[in-house]
Amino acid sequence: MGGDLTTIEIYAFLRNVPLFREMNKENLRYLSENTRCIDLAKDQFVFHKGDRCTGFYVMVHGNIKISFLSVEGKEHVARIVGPGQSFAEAIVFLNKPSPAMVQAIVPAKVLLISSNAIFKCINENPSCAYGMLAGLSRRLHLLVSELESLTLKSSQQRVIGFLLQHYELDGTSHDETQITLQANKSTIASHLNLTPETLSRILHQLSDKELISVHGKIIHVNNVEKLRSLWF
Amino acid sequence: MGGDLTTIEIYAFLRNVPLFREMNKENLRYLSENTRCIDLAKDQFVFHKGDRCTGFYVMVHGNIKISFLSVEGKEHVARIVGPGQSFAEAIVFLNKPSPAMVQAIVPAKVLLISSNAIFKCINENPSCAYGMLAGLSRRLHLLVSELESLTLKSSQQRVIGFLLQHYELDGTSHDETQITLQANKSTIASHLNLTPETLSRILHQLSDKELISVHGKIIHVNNVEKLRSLWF
DNA sequence: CATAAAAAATGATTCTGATCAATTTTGACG
DNA sequence: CGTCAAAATTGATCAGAATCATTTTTTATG
Repeated sequence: MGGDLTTIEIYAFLRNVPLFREMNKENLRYLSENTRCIDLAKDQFVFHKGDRCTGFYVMVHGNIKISFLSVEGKEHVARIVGPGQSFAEAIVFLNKPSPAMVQAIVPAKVLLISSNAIFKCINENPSCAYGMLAGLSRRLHLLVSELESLTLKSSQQRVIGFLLQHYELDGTSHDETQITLQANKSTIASHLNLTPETLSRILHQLSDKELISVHGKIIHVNNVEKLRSLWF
Repeated sequence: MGGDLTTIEIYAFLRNVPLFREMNKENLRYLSENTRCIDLAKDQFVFHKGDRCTGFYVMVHGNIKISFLSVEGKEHVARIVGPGQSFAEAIVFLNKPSPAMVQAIVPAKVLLISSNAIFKCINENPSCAYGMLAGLSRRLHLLVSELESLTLKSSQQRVIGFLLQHYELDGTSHDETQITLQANKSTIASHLNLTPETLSRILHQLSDKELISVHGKIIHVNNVEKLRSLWF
């Protein structure tokens, strides 16, 4: 798992990252040459709150969490990032210290794409910026819909929303009807702004109604329709 | 108040909008020529959820709210937009229907800047792209900090955060120590994810402690230090 | 300026989800 | 495979904020 990727491998990987889809070969090659490969142990920090970033990050494999701490030490997980997804773009364009901390939740590998290289690409080829603009816009929309669910939905609805969202994405893998949690239940709970106790109880309730069945980190969805009807 | 602005007036206005600060004269002139001026009556919709947009909006005067409706008809105000601020950028870059509705809360005037004109500017001039990237990034950071306060702070702390935020911005106007609410208290309450009753009670509590004094939409801040110490 | 309608304030009560406390289960590692 | 720590579950209780009901204040309008 560990070990650096060659420039060729990095190129091949970045080509499939949505953020860089619209980029031409020259630019993409240049980016690949200015990309570092970073291996992370479980629980290792990518950066802390207040740190500055020298570029974008793209996950190759594993999962990281982006989170905040309250004054009392309570953690809120803003996002769980998986393979192919990027993070820290906004920090690069704002040139500000990070408002959140980023930590690997399993052994992981990330690419760090130099911001200078990105700036050079945009300068040479402004249309390069469209990918970034679309990426930031997508992130913005996701955040907005998260805000919507935090403010307008009950805890049960948030859990159901989470399940449906992952059902739609992960569902296409091995077993059509099962979801694999990318993190501990307590991390998922924090992401949904719930206590672990409440998440546990809600999953139990949904199991009782035979809408899902929980086996550790694997959750089988038995009745999508009914689940959807509870979510609206 | 009503009536269209001339291209010259639009140019002068856009020049001072953060989003367009780094833009050269030619590009800015071109944008000004491709901008429509829209007058809005109180409560008039700019667009509804599901609508598509033909460009960015920039507020000239007045205030609009951007909000969601839950299935049960409850409203959450995601943002209150004032003069000089822009909205709907992300929708333009994603080319998706709007996830939220936008409505004037007082008589208002907005500019609608054609997305095609913006795309042309970006293609011609990289620094134009940087302005947009920075603008979206700033919005992203604001949203993230809003999420942080919704998830990690109590209702009293959210109200105090709101007061301090506006104290820092509005405070520089006439009276150094007073804030003028841009909307009804019930709209503000929704924005803070509170019921109007709870907001009323919290403002009352803060008045009792002599940290603020409330006179309709004008709130005097009597003790910033103590207020800050309650917020962390 | 009088009146109606909307907004805000206030009090009483309820309810969702947090907290606290105690097991049970899982999983990592020698 | 056994041991121990972390994670998850479960139950009992509590608290913050919502809801409901009513009154008071403010604002808009003829």
